[in-house]
Amino acid sequence: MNFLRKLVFLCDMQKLLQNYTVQLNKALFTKDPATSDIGKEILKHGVLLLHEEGLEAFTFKKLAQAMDSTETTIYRYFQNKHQLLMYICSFYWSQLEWKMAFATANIECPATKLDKALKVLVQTCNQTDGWINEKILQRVVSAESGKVFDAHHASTDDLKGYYSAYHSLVDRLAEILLLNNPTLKSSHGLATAIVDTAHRELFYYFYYPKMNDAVKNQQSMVQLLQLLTQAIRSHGN
Amino acid sequence: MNFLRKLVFLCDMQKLLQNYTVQLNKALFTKDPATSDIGKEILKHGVLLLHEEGLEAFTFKKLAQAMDSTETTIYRYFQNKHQLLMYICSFYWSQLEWKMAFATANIECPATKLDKALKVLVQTCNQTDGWINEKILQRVVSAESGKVFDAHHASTDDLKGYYSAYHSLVDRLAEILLLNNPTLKSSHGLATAIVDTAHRELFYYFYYPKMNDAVKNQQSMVQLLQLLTQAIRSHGN
DNA sequence: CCAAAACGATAGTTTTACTTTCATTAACAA
DNA sequence: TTGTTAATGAAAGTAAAACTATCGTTTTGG
Repeated sequence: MNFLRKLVFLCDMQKLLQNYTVQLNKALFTKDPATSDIGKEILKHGVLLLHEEGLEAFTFKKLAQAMDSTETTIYRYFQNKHQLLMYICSFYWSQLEWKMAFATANIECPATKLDKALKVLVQTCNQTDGWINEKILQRVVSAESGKVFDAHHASTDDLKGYYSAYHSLVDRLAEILLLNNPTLKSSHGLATAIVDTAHRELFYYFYYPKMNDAVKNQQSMVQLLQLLTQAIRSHGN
Repeated sequence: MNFLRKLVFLCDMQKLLQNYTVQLNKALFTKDPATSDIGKEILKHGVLLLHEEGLEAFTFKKLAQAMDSTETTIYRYFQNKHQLLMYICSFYWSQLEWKMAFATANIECPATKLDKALKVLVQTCNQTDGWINEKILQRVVSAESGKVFDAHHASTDDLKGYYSAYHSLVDRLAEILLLNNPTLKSSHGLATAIVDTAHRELFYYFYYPKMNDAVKNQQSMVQLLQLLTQAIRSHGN
Protein backbone atom coordinates (compact mmCIF):
# COMPACT_ATOMS: atom_id res chain seq x y z
CA MET A 1 0.00 0.00 0.00
CA ASN A 2 1.60 3.28 -0.99
CA PHE A 3 1.44 6.44 1.04
CA LEU A 4 -1.58 7.96 -0.67
CA ARG A 5 -3.69 4.85 -0.48
CA LYS A 6 -2.76 4.58 3.18
CA LEU A 7 -3.90 8.12 3.78
CA VAL A 8 -7.19 7.58 2.00
CA PHE A 9 -7.66 4.43 4.01
CA LEU A 10 -7.08 6.18 7.31
CA CYS A 11 -9.31 9.11 6.47
CA ASP A 12 -12.04 6.77 5.39
CA MET A 13 -11.83 4.84 8.61
CA GLN A 14 -11.76 7.97 10.76
CA LYS A 15 -14.79 9.36 9.01
CA LEU A 16 -16.69 6.18 9.62
CA LEU A 17 -15.64 6.20 13.25
CA GLN A 18 -16.49 9.84 13.86
CA ASN A 19 -19.99 9.06 15.00
CA TYR A 20 -19.33 5.57 16.22
CA THR A 21 -21.78 4.38 18.84
CA VAL A 22 -22.43 0.87 20.01
CA GLN A 23 -25.07 -1.04 21.84
CA LEU A 24 -22.98 -2.55 24.56
CA ASN A 25 -23.95 -5.34 26.91
CA LYS A 26 -26.62 -4.61 29.50
CA ALA A 27 -24.31 -5.64 32.33
CA LEU A 28 -22.42 -2.41 31.69
CA PHE A 29 -25.06 0.15 32.61
CA THR A 30 -28.34 0.81 34.36
CA LYS A 31 -29.66 2.96 31.55
CA ASP A 32 -27.95 2.84 28.17
CA PRO A 33 -25.94 6.06 27.75
CA ALA A 34 -25.89 5.59 23.99
CA THR A 35 -29.61 6.32 23.79
CA SER A 36 -29.60 9.92 25.00
CA ASP A 37 -27.67 13.14 24.70
CA ILE A 38 -27.01 13.33 28.39
CA GLY A 39 -25.76 9.76 28.36
CA LYS A 40 -23.17 10.69 25.76
CA GLU A 41 -22.21 13.74 27.79
CA ILE A 42 -21.50 11.44 30.73
CA LEU A 43 -19.20 9.34 28.56
CA LYS A 44 -17.51 12.33 26.97
CA HIS A 45 -16.79 14.17 30.20
CA GLY A 46 -16.21 10.90 32.03
CA VAL A 47 -13.27 10.14 29.75
CA LEU A 48 -11.82 13.63 30.10
CA LEU A 49 -12.17 13.69 33.87
CA LEU A 50 -10.77 10.19 34.31
CA HIS A 51 -7.76 11.32 32.34
CA GLU A 52 -7.26 14.39 34.50
CA GLU A 53 -7.88 12.85 37.89
CA GLY A 54 -7.27 9.14 37.58
CA LEU A 55 -9.74 6.56 38.82
CA GLU A 56 -8.96 7.06 42.50
CA ALA A 57 -9.61 10.78 42.62
CA PHE A 58 -12.46 10.61 40.14
CA THR A 59 -15.93 11.03 41.66
CA PHE A 60 -19.44 11.33 40.29
CA LYS A 61 -19.70 14.63 42.12
CA LYS A 62 -16.82 16.11 40.12
CA LEU A 63 -18.19 14.61 36.94
CA ALA A 64 -21.60 16.15 37.59
CA GLN A 65 -19.97 19.54 38.07
CA ALA A 66 -17.83 19.15 34.96
CA MET A 67 -20.82 18.41 32.76
CA ASP A 68 -23.12 20.80 34.61
CA SER A 69 -25.55 18.18 35.75
CA THR A 70 -26.25 16.32 39.01
CA GLU A 71 -25.02 13.21 40.74
CA THR A 72 -28.52 11.77 40.70
CA THR A 73 -28.64 11.88 36.94
CA ILE A 74 -25.36 10.03 36.57
CA TYR A 75 -26.47 7.36 38.98
CA ARG A 76 -29.45 6.75 36.73
CA TYR A 77 -27.03 5.57 34.06
CA PHE A 78 -24.26 3.88 36.03
CA GLN A 79 -24.26 2.14 39.39
CA ASN A 80 -20.79 3.42 40.28
CA LYS A 81 -17.58 4.67 38.79
CA HIS A 82 -16.28 1.18 38.14
CA GLN A 83 -19.24 0.38 35.96
CA LEU A 84 -18.66 3.61 34.07
CA LEU A 85 -14.98 2.76 33.62
CA MET A 86 -15.90 -0.68 32.36
CA TYR A 87 -18.36 0.81 29.92
CA ILE A 88 -15.69 3.17 28.64
CA CYS A 89 -13.17 0.36 28.27
CA SER A 90 -15.70 -1.80 26.48
CA PHE A 91 -16.48 1.08 24.16
CA TYR A 92 -12.79 1.32 23.35
CA TRP A 93 -12.38 -2.41 22.82
CA SER A 94 -15.45 -2.57 20.67
CA GLN A 95 -14.09 0.26 18.56
CA LEU A 96 -10.71 -1.41 18.41
CA GLU A 97 -12.29 -4.60 17.16
CA TRP A 98 -14.08 -2.59 14.53
CA LYS A 99 -10.77 -1.09 13.45
CA MET A 100 -9.16 -4.49 13.36
CA ALA A 101 -11.96 -5.91 11.26
CA PHE A 102 -11.74 -2.97 8.89
CA ALA A 103 -7.96 -3.13 8.59
CA THR A 104 -7.89 -6.85 7.88
CA ALA A 105 -10.93 -7.06 5.63
CA ASN A 106 -10.44 -8.62 2.20
CA ILE A 107 -6.88 -9.61 2.88
CA GLU A 108 -6.07 -13.16 1.95
CA CYS A 109 -2.50 -13.56 3.13
CA PRO A 110 -2.57 -14.69 6.79
CA ALA A 111 0.81 -13.13 7.54
CA THR A 112 -0.29 -9.72 6.24
CA LYS A 113 -3.58 -10.05 8.07
CA LEU A 114 -1.78 -10.70 11.35
CA ASP A 115 0.65 -7.89 10.75
CA LYS A 116 -2.17 -5.44 10.21
CA ALA A 117 -4.10 -6.70 13.20
CA LEU A 118 -1.08 -6.22 15.47
CA LYS A 119 -0.47 -2.75 14.15
CA VAL A 120 -4.03 -1.77 15.01
CA LEU A 121 -3.39 -2.90 18.58
CA VAL A 122 -0.49 -0.51 19.13
CA GLN A 123 -1.61 2.31 16.89
CA THR A 124 -1.92 5.57 18.78
CA CYS A 125 -5.19 7.43 18.34
CA ASN A 126 -4.94 11.08 17.43
CA GLN A 127 -8.52 11.99 16.71
CA THR A 128 -9.69 14.63 19.15
CA ASP A 129 -12.72 16.09 17.43
CA GLY A 130 -15.26 13.28 17.51
CA TRP A 131 -18.09 13.28 20.03
CA ILE A 132 -15.66 11.35 22.17
CA ASN A 133 -11.98 12.26 22.34
CA GLU A 134 -10.27 9.12 21.08
CA LYS A 135 -6.78 10.25 21.93
CA ILE A 136 -7.72 10.74 25.55
CA LEU A 137 -9.89 7.64 25.53
CA GLN A 138 -6.92 5.49 24.57
CA ARG A 139 -4.82 7.00 27.32
CA VAL A 140 -7.54 6.42 29.89
CA VAL A 141 -8.03 2.80 28.88
CA SER A 142 -4.31 2.07 28.81
CA ALA A 143 -3.95 3.61 32.26
CA GLU A 144 -7.01 2.20 34.00
CA SER A 145 -8.11 -0.97 32.24
CA GLY A 146 -5.88 -3.08 34.46
CA LYS A 147 -8.25 -2.23 37.28
CA VAL A 148 -11.36 -3.71 35.73
CA PHE A 149 -10.14 -7.29 35.70
CA ASP A 150 -11.17 -8.13 39.18
CA ALA A 151 -10.85 -11.35 41.08
CA HIS A 152 -13.75 -10.46 43.34
CA HIS A 153 -16.81 -10.46 41.12
CA ALA A 154 -20.36 -10.98 42.21
CA SER A 155 -21.61 -13.83 40.04
CA THR A 156 -20.00 -15.69 37.18
CA ASP A 157 -23.15 -15.20 35.12
CA ASP A 158 -22.73 -11.45 34.83
CA LEU A 159 -19.16 -12.01 33.80
CA LYS A 160 -19.81 -13.04 30.21
CA GLY A 161 -21.67 -9.88 29.44
CA TYR A 162 -19.33 -7.75 31.46
CA TYR A 163 -16.28 -8.77 29.45
CA SER A 164 -17.95 -9.49 26.14
CA ALA A 165 -16.42 -6.58 24.24
CA TYR A 166 -12.95 -7.55 25.38
CA HIS A 167 -13.50 -11.17 24.44
CA SER A 168 -14.91 -10.30 21.11
CA LEU A 169 -11.70 -8.46 20.31
CA VAL A 170 -9.57 -11.32 21.59
CA ASP A 171 -11.57 -13.85 19.61
CA ARG A 172 -11.07 -11.96 16.39
CA LEU A 173 -7.33 -11.90 16.93
CA ALA A 174 -7.34 -15.57 17.88
CA GLU A 175 -8.92 -16.44 14.55
CA ILE A 176 -6.20 -14.60 12.70
CA LEU A 177 -3.59 -16.42 14.76
CA LEU A 178 -5.14 -19.72 13.75
CA LEU A 179 -5.00 -18.75 10.10
CA ASN A 180 -1.26 -18.30 10.55
CA ASN A 181 -0.75 -21.53 12.38
CA PRO A 182 -3.64 -24.01 12.39
CA THR A 183 -1.78 -26.26 14.82
CA LEU A 184 -1.90 -23.69 17.62
CA LYS A 185 -3.64 -25.18 20.60
CA SER A 186 -3.94 -22.11 22.76
CA SER A 187 -4.90 -19.48 20.23
CA HIS A 188 -7.28 -17.79 22.62
CA GLY A 189 -4.77 -17.64 25.43
CA LEU A 190 -2.12 -16.33 23.09
CA ALA A 191 -4.47 -13.70 21.76
CA THR A 192 -5.22 -12.58 25.30
CA ALA A 193 -1.52 -12.30 26.05
CA ILE A 194 -0.93 -10.29 22.90
CA VAL A 195 -3.79 -7.87 23.51
CA ASP A 196 -2.68 -7.38 27.11
CA THR A 197 0.91 -6.88 26.08
CA ALA A 198 -0.12 -4.29 23.52
CA HIS A 199 -2.09 -2.46 26.19
CA ARG A 200 0.85 -2.53 28.57
CA GLU A 201 3.20 -1.25 25.90
CA LEU A 202 0.88 1.66 25.19
CA PHE A 203 0.69 2.37 28.90
CA TYR A 204 4.47 2.54 29.18
CA TYR A 205 4.66 4.51 26.00
CA PHE A 206 2.25 7.13 27.31
CA TYR A 207 3.15 7.33 30.96
CA TYR A 208 6.63 5.93 31.54
CA PRO A 209 8.46 6.72 28.31
CA LYS A 210 11.81 7.01 30.01
CA MET A 211 11.44 3.95 32.15
CA ASN A 212 11.42 1.44 29.40
CA ASP A 213 13.90 1.15 26.58
CA ALA A 214 11.49 -0.94 24.54
CA VAL A 215 8.90 1.70 24.12
CA LYS A 216 10.90 4.73 23.18
CA ASN A 217 8.80 4.79 20.08
CA GLN A 218 5.92 3.08 18.41
CA GLN A 219 8.18 1.20 16.08
CA SER A 220 9.61 -0.73 18.97
CA MET A 221 6.14 -1.74 20.10
CA VAL A 222 5.41 -3.13 16.70
CA GLN A 223 8.74 -4.93 16.81
CA LEU A 224 7.86 -6.56 20.08
CA LEU A 225 4.61 -7.82 18.68
CA GLN A 226 6.34 -8.98 15.52
CA LEU A 227 8.66 -10.94 17.72
CA LEU A 228 5.56 -12.65 19.03
CA THR A 229 4.31 -13.17 15.50
CA GLN A 230 7.50 -14.85 14.50
CA ALA A 231 7.17 -17.22 17.39
CA ILE A 232 3.55 -17.97 16.65
CA ARG A 233 4.20 -18.95 13.07
CA SER A 234 7.10 -21.20 13.84
CA HIS A 235 5.55 -22.75 16.91
CA GLY A 236 5.02 -26.50 16.68
CA ASN A 237 6.94 -26.81 13.43
CA MET B 1 18.17 -32.74 37.21
CA ASN B 2 16.40 -35.84 38.41
CA PHE B 3 13.37 -35.92 40.65
CA LEU B 4 15.21 -36.32 43.94
CA ARG B 5 17.69 -33.57 43.29
CA LYS B 6 14.81 -31.34 42.27
CA LEU B 7 13.05 -32.08 45.54
CA VAL B 8 16.14 -31.36 47.60
CA PHE B 9 16.61 -28.13 45.69
CA LEU B 10 13.06 -27.01 46.35
CA CYS B 11 13.15 -27.91 50.03
CA ASP B 12 16.41 -26.08 50.43
CA MET B 13 15.02 -22.98 48.81
CA GLN B 14 11.82 -23.07 50.82
CA LYS B 15 13.73 -23.41 54.05
CA LEU B 16 15.83 -20.41 53.21
CA LEU B 17 12.73 -18.45 52.30
CA GLN B 18 10.79 -19.42 55.40
CA ASN B 19 11.99 -16.42 57.35
CA TYR B 20 12.60 -14.17 54.41
CA THR B 21 12.46 -10.48 55.23
CA VAL B 22 13.72 -7.54 53.22
CA GLN B 23 14.61 -3.97 53.71
CA LEU B 24 12.43 -2.42 51.06
CA ASN B 25 12.62 1.11 49.78
CA LYS B 26 11.60 3.93 52.08
CA ALA B 27 9.03 5.19 49.62
CA LEU B 28 6.94 2.13 50.51
CA PHE B 29 6.18 2.86 54.15
CA THR B 30 6.10 5.45 56.91
CA LYS B 31 7.67 3.11 59.44
CA ASP B 32 9.37 -0.04 58.23
CA PRO B 33 7.08 -3.02 59.05
CA ALA B 34 10.02 -5.41 58.79
CA THR B 35 11.51 -3.97 61.98
CA SER B 36 8.78 -4.96 64.43
CA ASP B 37 6.47 -7.81 65.27
CA ILE B 38 3.38 -5.72 64.82
CA GLY B 39 4.67 -4.58 61.45
CA LYS B 40 4.88 -8.18 60.32
CA GLU B 41 1.41 -8.81 61.68
CA ILE B 42 0.13 -6.01 59.49
CA LEU B 43 1.72 -7.64 56.45
CA LYS B 44 0.56 -11.11 57.35
CA HIS B 45 -3.06 -10.20 58.01
CA GLY B 46 -2.99 -7.61 55.27
CA VAL B 47 -2.29 -10.30 52.71
CA LEU B 48 -4.99 -12.59 54.07
CA LEU B 49 -7.60 -9.85 54.25
CA LEU B 50 -6.77 -8.50 50.80
CA HIS B 51 -7.31 -11.98 49.48
CA GLU B 52 -10.67 -12.33 51.18
CA GLU B 53 -12.05 -8.91 50.44
CA GLY B 54 -10.24 -7.55 47.43
CA LEU B 55 -8.66 -4.10 47.40
CA GLU B 56 -11.96 -2.24 47.07
CA ALA B 57 -13.65 -3.71 50.12
CA PHE B 58 -10.43 -3.84 52.12
CA THR B 59 -10.16 -1.20 54.85
CA PHE B 60 -7.70 -0.45 57.64
CA LYS B 61 -10.58 -0.74 60.05
CA LYS B 62 -11.22 -4.35 59.08
CA LEU B 63 -7.52 -5.07 59.12
CA ALA B 64 -7.21 -3.64 62.62
CA GLN B 65 -10.04 -5.86 63.80
CA ALA B 66 -8.58 -8.93 62.08
CA MET B 67 -5.21 -8.50 63.77
CA ASP B 68 -6.72 -7.25 67.03
CA SER B 69 -5.09 -3.85 66.90
CA THR B 70 -6.17 -0.33 66.01
CA GLU B 71 -6.43 1.81 62.92
CA THR B 72 -4.04 4.33 64.45
CA THR B 73 -1.30 1.75 64.74
CA ILE B 74 -1.60 0.73 61.09
CA TYR B 75 -1.47 4.34 59.96
CA ARG B 76 1.84 4.62 61.78
CA TYR B 77 3.27 2.12 59.28
CA PHE B 78 1.42 2.91 56.06
CA GLN B 79 -0.11 6.09 54.73
CA ASN B 80 -3.01 4.29 53.08
CA LYS B 81 -4.06 0.94 51.70
CA HIS B 82 -2.39 1.58 48.36
CA GLN B 83 0.95 2.01 50.00
CA LEU B 84 0.41 -1.21 51.90
CA LEU B 85 -0.52 -3.00 48.69
CA MET B 86 2.58 -1.66 47.01
CA TYR B 87 4.71 -2.81 49.89
CA ILE B 88 3.20 -6.28 49.66
CA CYS B 89 3.76 -6.44 45.91
CA SER B 90 7.33 -5.26 46.29
CA PHE B 91 7.88 -7.88 48.93
CA TYR B 92 6.65 -10.49 46.48
CA TRP B 93 8.77 -9.19 43.62
CA SER B 94 11.80 -8.99 45.80
CA GLN B 95 11.27 -12.58 46.87
CA LEU B 96 10.68 -13.61 43.27
CA GLU B 97 13.95 -12.04 42.26
CA TRP B 98 15.62 -13.93 45.04
CA LYS B 99 14.12 -17.18 43.74
CA MET B 100 15.21 -16.36 40.23
CA ALA B 101 18.75 -15.64 41.36
CA PHE B 102 18.83 -18.86 43.32
CA ALA B 103 17.40 -20.97 40.50
CA THR B 104 19.80 -19.62 37.90
CA ALA B 105 22.94 -19.49 40.03
CA ASN B 106 26.00 -21.31 38.76
CA ILE B 107 24.39 -22.23 35.47
CA GLU B 108 26.52 -21.52 32.47
CA CYS B 109 24.24 -22.34 29.56
CA PRO B 110 22.22 -19.22 28.70
CA ALA B 111 19.34 -21.25 27.33
CA THR B 112 19.01 -23.29 30.52
CA LYS B 113 19.35 -20.14 32.58
CA LEU B 114 16.50 -18.50 30.71
CA ASP B 115 14.36 -21.58 30.93
CA LYS B 116 14.79 -21.70 34.69
CA ALA B 117 14.14 -17.99 35.06
CA LEU B 118 10.89 -18.25 33.14
CA LYS B 119 9.75 -21.22 35.16
CA VAL B 120 10.26 -19.26 38.36
CA LEU B 121 7.97 -16.57 36.99
CA VAL B 122 5.01 -18.91 36.52
CA GLN B 123 5.71 -21.29 39.37
CA THR B 124 2.78 -21.45 41.79
CA CYS B 125 3.65 -20.98 45.44
CA ASN B 126 2.33 -23.59 47.82
CA GLN B 127 4.03 -22.68 51.06
CA THR B 128 1.44 -21.72 53.65
CA ASP B 129 3.31 -22.05 56.90
CA GLY B 130 5.86 -19.26 56.77
CA TRP B 131 5.36 -16.06 58.70
CA ILE B 132 3.67 -14.87 55.54
CA ASN B 133 1.41 -17.13 53.54
CA GLU B 134 3.14 -17.30 50.17
CA LYS B 135 0.36 -19.12 48.40
CA ILE B 136 -2.10 -16.39 49.29
CA LEU B 137 0.50 -13.69 48.71
CA GLN B 138 0.94 -14.83 45.12
CA ARG B 139 -2.81 -14.80 44.55
CA VAL B 140 -3.12 -11.31 46.02
CA VAL B 141 -0.30 -9.93 43.90
CA SER B 142 -1.58 -11.53 40.72
CA ALA B 143 -5.04 -10.14 41.42
CA GLU B 144 -4.19 -6.64 42.56
CA SER B 145 -0.78 -5.68 41.21
CA GLY B 146 -2.36 -4.24 38.07
CA LYS B 147 -3.72 -1.48 40.28
CA VAL B 148 -0.37 -0.20 41.52
CA PHE B 149 0.94 0.91 38.16
CA ASP B 150 -0.61 4.29 38.18
CA ALA B 151 -0.45 7.06 35.66
CA HIS B 152 -1.18 9.69 38.29
CA HIS B 153 1.80 9.77 40.58
CA ALA B 154 2.93 12.63 42.73
CA SER B 155 6.52 13.23 41.74
CA THR B 156 8.80 11.36 39.40
CA ASP B 157 11.48 11.28 42.08
CA ASP B 158 9.51 9.00 44.37
CA LEU B 159 8.92 6.73 41.44
CA LYS B 160 12.30 5.12 41.32
CA GLY B 161 12.08 3.94 44.88
CA TYR B 162 8.45 3.06 44.60
CA TYR B 163 9.03 0.60 41.77
CA SER B 164 12.56 -0.44 42.58
CA ALA B 165 11.74 -4.02 43.58
CA TYR B 166 9.83 -4.54 40.37
CA HIS B 167 12.63 -3.10 38.29
CA SER B 168 15.23 -5.09 40.04
CA LEU B 169 13.39 -8.24 39.04
CA VAL B 170 12.97 -7.03 35.47
CA ASP B 171 16.64 -6.07 35.24
CA ARG B 172 17.74 -9.52 36.31
CA LEU B 173 15.61 -11.13 33.65
CA ALA B 174 16.81 -8.63 31.06
CA GLU B 175 20.39 -9.65 31.73
CA ILE B 176 19.54 -13.28 31.12
CA LEU B 177 17.80 -12.31 27.90
CA LEU B 178 20.95 -10.55 26.76
CA LEU B 179 23.02 -13.63 27.48
CA ASN B 180 20.74 -15.49 25.10
CA ASN B 181 20.85 -12.90 22.41
CA PRO B 182 23.44 -10.12 22.74
CA THR B 183 21.99 -8.32 19.74
CA LEU B 184 18.71 -7.62 21.50
CA LYS B 185 18.10 -3.91 21.60
CA SER B 186 15.10 -3.82 23.88
CA SER B 187 16.02 -6.34 26.50
CA HIS B 188 14.52 -4.28 29.30
CA GLY B 189 11.26 -3.74 27.47
CA LEU B 190 11.06 -7.39 26.58
CA ALA B 191 11.75 -8.40 30.15
CA THR B 192 8.96 -6.11 31.31
CA ALA B 193 6.57 -7.68 28.83
CA ILE B 194 7.54 -11.17 29.94
CA VAL B 195 7.15 -10.45 33.64
CA ASP B 196 3.80 -8.82 33.04
CA THR B 197 2.64 -11.66 30.84
CA ALA B 198 3.63 -14.17 33.49
CA HIS B 199 1.65 -12.22 36.06
CA ARG B 200 -1.38 -12.08 33.81
CA GLU B 201 -1.18 -15.80 33.11
CA LEU B 202 -1.11 -16.55 36.81
CA PHE B 203 -4.07 -14.24 37.29
CA TYR B 204 -6.09 -16.09 34.68
CA TYR B 205 -4.91 -19.40 36.04
CA PHE B 206 -6.11 -18.54 39.55
CA TYR B 207 -9.26 -16.57 38.89
CA TYR B 208 -10.55 -17.27 35.39
CA PRO B 209 -9.48 -20.86 34.75
CA LYS B 210 -12.43 -21.57 32.46
CA MET B 211 -12.22 -18.35 30.55
CA ASN B 212 -8.93 -18.98 28.87
CA ASP B 213 -7.89 -22.07 27.02
CA ALA B 214 -4.21 -21.17 27.35
CA VAL B 215 -4.09 -21.47 31.07
CA LYS B 216 -5.90 -24.71 31.72
CA ASN B 217 -2.74 -25.78 33.45
CA GLN B 218 0.67 -24.58 34.40
CA GLN B 219 2.25 -26.45 31.56
CA SER B 220 0.53 -24.20 29.07
CA MET B 221 1.87 -21.13 30.82
CA VAL B 222 5.38 -22.46 30.49
CA GLN B 223 4.68 -23.17 26.85
CA LEU B 224 3.61 -19.62 26.24
CA LEU B 225 6.79 -18.32 27.77
CA GLN B 226 8.86 -20.82 25.82
CA LEU B 227 7.24 -19.50 22.72
CA LEU B 228 8.61 -16.13 23.75
CA THR B 229 12.00 -17.65 24.42
CA GLN B 230 12.13 -19.17 20.97
CA ALA B 231 11.40 -15.80 19.49
CA ILE B 232 14.00 -14.04 21.61
CA ARG B 233 16.78 -16.37 20.60
CA SER B 234 16.06 -16.20 16.92
CA HIS B 235 15.37 -12.48 16.83
CA GLY B 236 17.68 -10.48 14.65
CA ASN B 237 19.29 -13.53 13.12
C1' DC C 1 15.69 2.56 86.37
C1' DC C 2 14.84 6.29 83.40
C1' DA C 3 13.79 8.36 78.90
C1' DA C 4 12.08 7.70 74.54
C1' DA C 5 9.59 5.30 71.45
C1' DA C 6 5.66 2.43 70.45
C1' DC C 7 1.11 1.28 71.04
C1' DG C 8 -3.94 1.52 72.37
C1' DA C 9 -8.23 3.90 73.31
C1' DT C 10 -11.31 7.36 72.28
C1' DA C 11 -13.18 10.76 69.73
C1' DG C 12 -13.60 13.71 66.08
C1' DT C 13 -13.49 15.58 60.89
C1' DT C 14 -13.96 15.41 56.15
C1' DT C 15 -15.10 13.12 52.05
C1' DT C 16 -17.16 9.55 49.39
C1' DA C 17 -20.69 6.92 47.80
C1' DC C 18 -24.66 6.51 47.67
C1' DT C 19 -30.40 6.96 48.58
C1' DT C 20 -34.70 9.38 49.01
C1' DT C 21 -38.12 12.56 48.01
C1' DC C 22 -40.29 15.73 45.38
C1' DA C 23 -40.72 19.34 41.88
C1' DT C 24 -40.11 20.48 36.92
C1' DT C 25 -39.91 19.75 32.14
C1' DA C 26 -40.39 17.36 27.71
C1' DA C 27 -42.74 14.04 25.00
C1' DC C 28 -46.39 11.60 23.21
C1' DA C 29 -50.91 9.65 23.06
C1' DA C 30 -55.94 9.86 23.43
C1' DT D 1 -56.47 20.04 24.39
C1' DT D 2 -55.53 17.31 28.39
C1' DG D 3 -53.65 13.55 30.71
C1' DT D 4 -49.90 10.33 31.37
C1' DT D 5 -45.35 8.95 31.52
C1' DA D 6 -40.38 9.28 31.26
C1' DA D 7 -36.36 12.08 32.10
C1' DT D 8 -33.96 15.32 34.67
C1' DG D 9 -32.91 18.62 38.50
C1' DA D 10 -32.70 20.25 43.26
C1' DA D 11 -32.10 19.48 47.96
C1' DA D 12 -31.35 16.90 51.77
C1' DG D 13 -29.88 13.04 54.22
C1' DT D 14 -27.23 8.61 55.56
C1' DA D 15 -23.60 5.28 56.33
C1' DA D 16 -19.25 4.24 55.88
C1' DA D 17 -14.43 5.25 54.63
C1' DA D 18 -10.37 7.64 55.24
C1' DC D 19 -8.05 9.81 57.83
C1' DT D 20 -6.28 13.11 62.25
C1' DA D 21 -5.63 14.51 67.05
C1' DT D 22 -5.06 13.83 71.84
C1' DC D 23 -3.59 11.50 75.61
C1' DG D 24 -2.68 7.72 78.67
C1' DT D 25 -0.17 3.34 79.04
C1' DT D 26 3.14 0.01 77.91
C1' DT D 27 7.47 -1.49 76.19
C1' DT D 28 12.19 -1.26 75.35
C1' DG D 29 16.86 -0.01 75.03
C1' DG D 30 20.66 2.32 77.27
